[in-house]
Amino acid sequence: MASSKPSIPKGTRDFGPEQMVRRNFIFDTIREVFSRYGYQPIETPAMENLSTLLGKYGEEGDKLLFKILNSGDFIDKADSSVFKLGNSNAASLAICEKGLRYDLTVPFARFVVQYQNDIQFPFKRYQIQPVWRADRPQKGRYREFYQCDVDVIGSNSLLNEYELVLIINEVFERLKIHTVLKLNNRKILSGIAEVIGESDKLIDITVAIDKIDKIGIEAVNSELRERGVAEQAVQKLQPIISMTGTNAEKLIVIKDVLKSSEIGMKGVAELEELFGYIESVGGLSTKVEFDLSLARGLNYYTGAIFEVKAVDVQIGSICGGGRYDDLAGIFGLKNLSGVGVSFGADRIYDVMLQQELFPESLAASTKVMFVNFGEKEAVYCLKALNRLRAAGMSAELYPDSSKMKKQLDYCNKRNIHFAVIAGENEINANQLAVKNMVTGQQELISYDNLTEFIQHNI
RNA sequence: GUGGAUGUAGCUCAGUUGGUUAGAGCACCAGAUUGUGGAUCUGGGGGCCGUGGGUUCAAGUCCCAUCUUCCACCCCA
Repeated sequence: MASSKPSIPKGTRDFGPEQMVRRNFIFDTIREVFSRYGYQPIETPAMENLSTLLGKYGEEGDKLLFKILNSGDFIDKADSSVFKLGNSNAASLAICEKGLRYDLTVPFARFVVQYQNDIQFPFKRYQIQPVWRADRPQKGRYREFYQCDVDVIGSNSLLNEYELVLIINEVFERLKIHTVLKLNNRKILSGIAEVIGESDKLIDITVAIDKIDKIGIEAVNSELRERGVAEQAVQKLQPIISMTGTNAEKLIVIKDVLKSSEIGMKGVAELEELFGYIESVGGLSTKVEFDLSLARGLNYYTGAIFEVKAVDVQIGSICGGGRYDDLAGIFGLKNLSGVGVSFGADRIYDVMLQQELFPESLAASTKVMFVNFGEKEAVYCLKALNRLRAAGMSAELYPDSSKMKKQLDYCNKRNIHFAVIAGENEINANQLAVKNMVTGQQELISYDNLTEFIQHNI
């Protein structure tokens, strides 16, 4: 044994057959809903040029990017002076020009700019692919995980936001996950910062009040002070962040607070319009909540902000997104507004596993297995086997003529419903013995009746 | 990136104040049963005790480092 124990990198996972069936159930469900609303699939490479990725996720985000070492004699080609500065970040840029994608939104923006002349706007696309973050792993936090993004770019209409609400509702309804959809608007947050006289502290304010559920109002206040927000402004913020009531009641309060802020009032109007669609059409099973403390960290959101939490499971958000007015602007295409959300498939999986929400029927794939007695007997089974497959039933023949005990055991382990047994007696009578592995009952039927028999007894 | 816990068979875990050859259950393989599975019984294979160093006559056990996983921050799906 020369080699050490095999392992995979920190924060990554292998997926066995049972897990894959369940993961595919999630992906298929999400894909089907996306497609139903008219979104089209795209894919982009796992790696992007670092210039595409850097600076899009803030300083923290840049640190979490996986960088890919250049090929060849990259040391010779690099400017060696950067290595002596002791700045690993600068050094890494001298020897890396590619990185693994951090999310699907930025590559999408790049895609849109690059193919702008071939794309029909408004462009509705979905994308289901893994992303990588050099984060420290925790429960529900992986270094490689799948995002399922839906975005529409090239339309300012709030009908798009409403459509995303419908999609979120339908996905979680189908997956039977009990969720709350939290809504906010970046313009309202800007308005608040403006009204309390701390416009330049917008990010600090939002980051702090985002934690209110977790650490409480007092801790939020002290964090605000630490971040340099004036005491007077902190006091002004109190009635806003501690407000309660229905969505409509909260909107009335916030409208009054923000009446002197143009941008704030714009945000209120947007949110009112969105809630207007939601309430007048109705029919949602997901609870929708106006939550002022919802302030996603991403720098590029400019309008609506979405976040979905599972009600019964303590895990981070399982879906999130928002509107970004100028994302493509970074890549040189101006005046293109987009809005989208991203479903976190891995966390959805964790929630469904914990709540036992996966359908039983996902377990088995093969329905019928033919026991192998030997070459002659196996050949006798082949035609019946093909007939089953042609009729759309997954069936297989055990490849080796092992002991029947072993073969039937294999059926059990794989949850195969029927075992077909054909030895000398059956061959002579042109029959097949079909054993139901659940009930244990066994029946002799004529060779040509197998497909029909299975169809009727499954 | 900061702080804390963790690691013994494929899995879940025992393992005394440091003291012979490190155990159990489950799983796996074989047999009881040459054409009938799940149950039972019998037997069997499996371990660099995460890795590297140190203390000691003696280390799974104590010390240091490192990695993994988990937890809390930061941030996020």
